[in-house]
Amino acid sequence: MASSRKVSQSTVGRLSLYLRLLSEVQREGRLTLSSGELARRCGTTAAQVRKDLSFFGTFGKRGLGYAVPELIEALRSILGLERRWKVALVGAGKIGSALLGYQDFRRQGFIIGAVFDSDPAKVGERRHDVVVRPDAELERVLEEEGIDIVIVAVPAEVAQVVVDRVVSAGVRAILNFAPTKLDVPAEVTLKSVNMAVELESLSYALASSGKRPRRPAVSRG
Amino acid sequence: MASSRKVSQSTVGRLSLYLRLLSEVQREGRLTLSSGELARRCGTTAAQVRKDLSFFGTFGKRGLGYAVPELIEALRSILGLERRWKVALVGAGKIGSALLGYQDFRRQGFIIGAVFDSDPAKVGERRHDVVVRPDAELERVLEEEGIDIVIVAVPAEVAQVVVDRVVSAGVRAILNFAPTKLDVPAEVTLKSVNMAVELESLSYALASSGKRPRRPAVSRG
DNA sequence: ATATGTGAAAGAATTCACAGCA
DNA sequence: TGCTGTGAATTCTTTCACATAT
Repeated sequence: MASSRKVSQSTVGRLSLYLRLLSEVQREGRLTLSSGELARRCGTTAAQVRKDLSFFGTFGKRGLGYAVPELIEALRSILGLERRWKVALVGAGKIGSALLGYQDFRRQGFIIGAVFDSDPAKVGERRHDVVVRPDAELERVLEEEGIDIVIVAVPAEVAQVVVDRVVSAGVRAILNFAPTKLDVPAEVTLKSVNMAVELESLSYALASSGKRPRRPAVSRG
Repeated sequence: MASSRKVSQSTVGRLSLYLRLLSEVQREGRLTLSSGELARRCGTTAAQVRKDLSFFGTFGKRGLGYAVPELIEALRSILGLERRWKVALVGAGKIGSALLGYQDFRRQGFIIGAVFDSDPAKVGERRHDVVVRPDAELERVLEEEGIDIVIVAVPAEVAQVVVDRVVSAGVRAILNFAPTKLDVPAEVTLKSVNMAVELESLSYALASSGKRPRRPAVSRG
């Protein structure tokens, strides 16, 4: 049993999905759930669910399935969601600001501790109850506020500079929305969301399948 | 040589990265590039670059590397970026609207053809030169405008209904930002961006590594 | 000399299949 | 019986290493 390290990103990502689904199931009042049904409702397989969980311990009851509240508690603990994380946003443009409004954000214990922008016109404005601070205060405020996670939503050209400064301030987790490759030291975890890559995958799928870009509309007659 | 199908999502995603990087290199005036340097600048390996490209043909010159403009052309063709794709947005909330402002969007040939929202207050407003239309017109307009790709940015609770309607209108590529699992028929390609999953991966990384959430600030003395 | 293209090898991730427990 | 937990088998992805071309 239990975790001897080396858990893949895919596994961790799926744990998030399981947690979200279990929360729904709990709201529906269900008390137990089998790996099979959890899998079906997450778009994976029963074996995958059991294997993912097995990296962290043994949570189910043979013949019965998983106790929903217990498994939720276990997943929250594994994912580090029992404590609160302080998050800062760098880049208070449209995308950055919209991200802060994202619903599940606070719900899971991510607290917005600071927002930064290099545009003097934005400094002093509010974003979700937090005053936008100038760029120059970045390192100092990250340290003073004890920020754990930084969301980078600045233009690609300046993203590496921002990341270097964030890392130098001791932050060890970064979520990047700038469409560019970034270097961080090994002890820092970087996740990137690249919308252009996603769109281009769709373009590839359309272009390489069919040849006909759209399914023709059903004729009404 | 050449593509006998079964190219992984990872490979396709990396082709996008290669293309972006090659465009930069081209702006710098370079005419050739080796797999090694392309790899270094994309955070992968030379063998990976060559293997990825080998699924689609043979583009390099032995002893020399790749001709930058030719490889750009080849990648644009593979990814289906030589034609324009008509994109619609469903859900003109903050995130949806912010996404439309995304820079690289138009640049690579994705044209916003329609925007929909279920809120009557938003209907008639403009989003990036396109008038927001009511929900009820969804299927009709998707077909009339010949929309190829739909971006779904609605609350999780209604995402499946929206997707079903979009699919019934003949759309075969969907980019989903709602944090929920969606079912689509096999001939439809669905990509999901789930910010909660990304954040929770970071939470996991912080919680499972160190134990100390932050690297302590360097003392100044 | 240099760097590609590609089979073969190694390494990961997923699925199978079944023993074991409620 | 029903469903978990897990080694073994399979499949998928990445890396190696080298013959081949410029």
